[in-house]
Amino acid sequence: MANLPQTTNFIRDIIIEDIKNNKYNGKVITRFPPEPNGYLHIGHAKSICLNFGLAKEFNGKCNLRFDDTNPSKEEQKYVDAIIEDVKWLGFDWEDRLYYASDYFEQFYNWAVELIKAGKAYVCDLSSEEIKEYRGTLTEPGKESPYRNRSIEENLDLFERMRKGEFKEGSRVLRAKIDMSSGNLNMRDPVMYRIKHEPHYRTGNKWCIYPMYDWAHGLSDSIEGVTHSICTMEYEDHRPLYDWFLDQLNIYHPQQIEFARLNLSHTVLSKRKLLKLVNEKYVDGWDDPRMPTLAGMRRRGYTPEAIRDFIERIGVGKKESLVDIALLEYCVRKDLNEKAPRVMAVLNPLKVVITNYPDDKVEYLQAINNPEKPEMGVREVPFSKIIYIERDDFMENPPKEFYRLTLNREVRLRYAYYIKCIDVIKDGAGNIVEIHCTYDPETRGGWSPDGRKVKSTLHWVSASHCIEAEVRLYDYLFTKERPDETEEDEDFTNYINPKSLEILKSCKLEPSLANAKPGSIYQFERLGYFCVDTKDSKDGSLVFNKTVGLKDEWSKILKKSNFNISS
RNA sequence: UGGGGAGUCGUCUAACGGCAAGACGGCAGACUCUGGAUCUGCUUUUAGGGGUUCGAAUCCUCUCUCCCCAGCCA
Repeated sequence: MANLPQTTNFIRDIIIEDIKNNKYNGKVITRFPPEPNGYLHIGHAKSICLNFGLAKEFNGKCNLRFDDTNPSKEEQKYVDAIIEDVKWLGFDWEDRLYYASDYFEQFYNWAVELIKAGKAYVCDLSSEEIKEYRGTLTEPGKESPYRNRSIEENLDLFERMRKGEFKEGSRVLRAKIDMSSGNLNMRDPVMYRIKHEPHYRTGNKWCIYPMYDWAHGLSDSIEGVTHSICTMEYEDHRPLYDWFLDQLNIYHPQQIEFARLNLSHTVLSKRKLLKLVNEKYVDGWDDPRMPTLAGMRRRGYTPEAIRDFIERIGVGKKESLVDIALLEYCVRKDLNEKAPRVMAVLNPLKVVITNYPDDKVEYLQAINNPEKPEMGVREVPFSKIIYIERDDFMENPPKEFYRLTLNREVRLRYAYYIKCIDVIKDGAGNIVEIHCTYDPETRGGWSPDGRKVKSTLHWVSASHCIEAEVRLYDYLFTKERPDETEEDEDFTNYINPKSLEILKSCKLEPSLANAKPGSIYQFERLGYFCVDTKDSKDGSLVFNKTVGLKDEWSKILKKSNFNISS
């Protein structure tokens, strides 16, 4: 895959140093800890590749752990989707599938321990009051009036919280740390809240649920994680992560933070992605325009391409915006090697080859993948009436256009040289078909007299081709940074109205009749397209455009501001 | 204005006191039965000031800019 000299990163350097110093007995154990409250996206892929990749590299293990401490947001369907996506990306946690919810009893016992040590207390302040008492960024907080309850009372109250004697929101368990800390996370953070709500795994067994800060480090500790890798926004939480582990005096992993991925022209926050789904800006989490792994998979992106991309963007602590062009480069690079080539005409223009015999059909040999001769050849039918791409003919072309125009000769790929002799229009002046002659001497696309043509067009035989729907995708957002919104503006303002274009009756070469859902092809001269796994059926195929080929001509068009409408 | 973090080509990442490098993008060109692929070349960088040093992106210092934190979310 990536033939680059592998470039290191600061986390790898830390691990190498730790192994050298025999910290953790030279072991490396990491974990990928998603909350099952949504679908995984390309940003998660960075974390997955990092955690699983580092573990593999250093002969360690990486666990998959669901951080399921909040029953109001979590669902089994997300667990299932996440499992599928991590597998698809190519990683294996073997038998180490864990759930924070499996540790609830242990967390509870540790909380009791902290209460007994006078390090935690039950607080009766309302959430609004807790907020008030917390102080501000610049002013210290005030201590809760319940802060100095006796250990006995705390123990009793906490037990009764668990038993369900109290209303939701009436009490919480808090760590007794420092209400004047400059770090807000240390101002007596909440460890447990009451939620009379069933949990998708523990059902009604619990009505108190641990907060992230309390649960996360403990889970890491239980699992023997050595390097707990998370994103930068948790940097402020590290002192608390350390504090809990230190108070309990249990095995203490180290938390390391890296910068999360930002991608141009896309949003990568669960909240925003959820909004796109809920408000129907897209057609579900697996809409091919979504940056979710499910969406990208449906779009035709390969795990190899995504992993290569993640490898190339590197890992650091500075916030950055990666150009989506790099992702597209990785996809093209991978698909160029893998995808069989076929001919498909998306916007058909009828061509009559006037000097070709009416009923003749020839089968011409076409190469499946010039990058990989071992992928063999196939035969493509040719006849008197064919379709070419409308864009491949221009009546009054600019000089840079070297496709078909009146009186010019071009090559039909793998077939013949043809020359345009007539343009047929309807009453409104629209071109309805063109007439060409072919040179029988050029069969296969070679001219015996060695004359050259400037271009080669793809085509399909009208009487043999099959029809299909093709969906073209563009960036979901027109703005490079849709997250960067002006005041009273929403990121949805930047949604690209042309992010989806549906072409209903595209003409495909007949070899595609049996194309399997999920299979990916290169439509020659156009791009990579995959058979949609959801809407495609036998006999009515639907293709998704994965990514276009590099397109010099469109650049020329853009530069010169030509009107594309011939 | 409290606490935490970050500043290297347009973008991403490397260089760990010793020639600022690679990739993507962009621009040119070569080649080509995909205006694809491939190949070649060019493009352009240490936020700023001061200091230490034979030598600083790297160490010290001051300044500037950007990001994160006031959920009983993770």
